[in-house]
Amino acid sequence: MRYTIHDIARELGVSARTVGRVVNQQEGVGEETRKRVEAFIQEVGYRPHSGAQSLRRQASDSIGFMLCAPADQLPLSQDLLTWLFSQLYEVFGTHGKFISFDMNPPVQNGVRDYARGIWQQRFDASVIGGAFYPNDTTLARIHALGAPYVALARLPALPEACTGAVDYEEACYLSTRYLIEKGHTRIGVLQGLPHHVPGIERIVGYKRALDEAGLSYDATLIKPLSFAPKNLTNQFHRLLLDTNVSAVVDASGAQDAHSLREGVRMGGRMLGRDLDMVVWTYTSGAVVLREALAHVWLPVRETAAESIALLGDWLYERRDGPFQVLYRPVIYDTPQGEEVAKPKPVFEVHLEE
Amino acid sequence: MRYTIHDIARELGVSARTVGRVVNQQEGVGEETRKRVEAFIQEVGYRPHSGAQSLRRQASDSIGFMLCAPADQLPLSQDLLTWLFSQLYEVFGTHGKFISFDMNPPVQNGVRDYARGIWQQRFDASVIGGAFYPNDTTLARIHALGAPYVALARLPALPEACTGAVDYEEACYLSTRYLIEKGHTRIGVLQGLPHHVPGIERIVGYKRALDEAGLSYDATLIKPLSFAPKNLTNQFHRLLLDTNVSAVVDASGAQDAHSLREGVRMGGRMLGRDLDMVVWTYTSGAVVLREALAHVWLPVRETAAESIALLGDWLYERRDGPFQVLYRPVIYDTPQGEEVAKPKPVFEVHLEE
DNA sequence: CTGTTAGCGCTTTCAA
DNA sequence: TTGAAAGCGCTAACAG
Repeated sequence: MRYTIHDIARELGVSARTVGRVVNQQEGVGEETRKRVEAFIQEVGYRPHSGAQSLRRQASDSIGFMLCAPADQLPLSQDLLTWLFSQLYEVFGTHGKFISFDMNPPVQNGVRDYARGIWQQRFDASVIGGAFYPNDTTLARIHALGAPYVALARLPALPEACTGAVDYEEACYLSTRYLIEKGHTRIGVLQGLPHHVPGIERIVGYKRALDEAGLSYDATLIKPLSFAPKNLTNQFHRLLLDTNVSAVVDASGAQDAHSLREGVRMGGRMLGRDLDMVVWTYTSGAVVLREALAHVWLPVRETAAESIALLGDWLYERRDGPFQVLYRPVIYDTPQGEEVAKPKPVFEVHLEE
Repeated sequence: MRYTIHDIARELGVSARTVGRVVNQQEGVGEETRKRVEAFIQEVGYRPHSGAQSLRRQASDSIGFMLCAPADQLPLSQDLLTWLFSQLYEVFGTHGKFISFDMNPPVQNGVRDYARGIWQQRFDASVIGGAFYPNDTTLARIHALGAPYVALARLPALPEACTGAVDYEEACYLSTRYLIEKGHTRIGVLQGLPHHVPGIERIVGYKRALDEAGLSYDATLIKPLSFAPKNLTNQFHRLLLDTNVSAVVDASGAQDAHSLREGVRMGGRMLGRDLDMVVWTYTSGAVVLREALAHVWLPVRETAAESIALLGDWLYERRDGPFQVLYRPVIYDTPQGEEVAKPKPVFEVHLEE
């Protein structure tokens, strides 16, 4: 049998209000009555129905995590997921919150409503991961609600949104400028997330560096990438068919030395001799590709950690409203050390080339 | 503004029931009315309040995952967590369920109510991970509710509970018997989870093998382990102070070659010369310790996969009620191959030695 | 085809 | 210190 507050009240010959008082640890119950009610609750293992509770309170004791793009369009690595998991637990789990994931919302007539849990008022606070489509309109709606949330990505159309992001524009600017300074004039870009904001930002940064150096932009030097197997290698190879290309920015984010080397090999090149690279990584000081001229570190974890902590402050009223966190990437000449392994994705990606 | 079904009804000059019909895709709404309502809902991004919904329906569109023991008493590895995550997504996420984790419920007057989410009726189905305390009474209560759940662990006191477990009794029996057959008569056990059911099962299996061989039991050969740093090494060392101990079962589950070697070294022994070991692993065919005489594979993932799939069948009415899944461990002589790395825990463990 | 209405279990206001 | 009752937003039985 499943007890309600009324059942308990009836059983003990008190009113529902009294039971409610005990359950919610409120004042105004006689010592003796309280003891009796507590004992009974303990005995039958009563806990208030969370749906009914959330109907009256404006809270659910639950934190939501969702992805603003399908998981197969931004392969979440196992490392990042477990890291995120432990962050969410550190900030919210220690307050007894449930952490609720909605990474695969059903697609209704072509629309993937990643914020459904928010509309349904399932969460006290929400963390939105991923990369936005440039035409996203959902975030504005979330923002308008006024409830605590943070997007771990930027959306230029909505600069006042609560975000924690890495500056990909700057990353590509730094990478390109670095190669220009080394004397290169025809620089290719392996462009991750071409249809998403961070992919577009890459190109903006690239152009800025070219502009600054008085070099002209050639769209054929940008190779948009999908997450299909071999795509990185093939696009890289295609890029190197242009024999004037002497340097490449690996802005794939794949941290996949093997695929890069394959591309170089297929292109009949040799890194350090007739090809220079700047390679992106998400790990501070990590070496992705030994032969790279330089690496650019994108501090995504650091950004996310600060953002989630601030979201906690917002929820627990230690600060007020939305915030914008923007971390700058760091470029460094390749240090000594082992190459890091290519991250393993959490979900399998089912995409054709 | 947050619309309710009544707001929408008023706005459009229809009844709340009609709006409800459209929202829930039910029959009995005129084509034209339906279109109007749908358009409005789309426009304002209306979604029914999940609390109110769960109050009326008996469903929440959410699957719960909880640990029946504190996370620092059974360090969850990163690998296992991401694996679990993707399993839950495969079975339930594809049906649009939210996956809700409650791994750190607040402790109220000494009691850690790991099933709080179930009492609160937050979940359509629940997965309980971890290892039970022998005196657990919560599971019986969960079982009595009749709602779909599975415990990824056994509880001897409640054999009819819905469980998916690995036979740790058998694992320790096999390990011990193997060493007896190799001529050993004084065999130590590094006992993982000593206060939990699987830890106790280890001893039962150990005794069974001794009994069969007519050997007597000596409690000093059992070294209970905590997850404190160095504890494995120290307990191992302590065990080896008994110079008659010629063989040891590593039933720690730690898959930690380094700590084992440290223990051997401190004990002044040498594996393969004056000490033989059987080492447990959770990965099929994996080599944890090259110098081990044999490995025992505990198919936890395989068990969990089948159990979670069956839970899905139960929830989606492709099968009926509770089930018991029990996988047997497999012993094998160490094959060739690289040693696997020690798994990384998701959460830091804060325990003193 | 559409509307009225009675709860689901809880919180909270107000009254006793 | 305790109780009666309204109502949160939704669903479903029942009327029209």
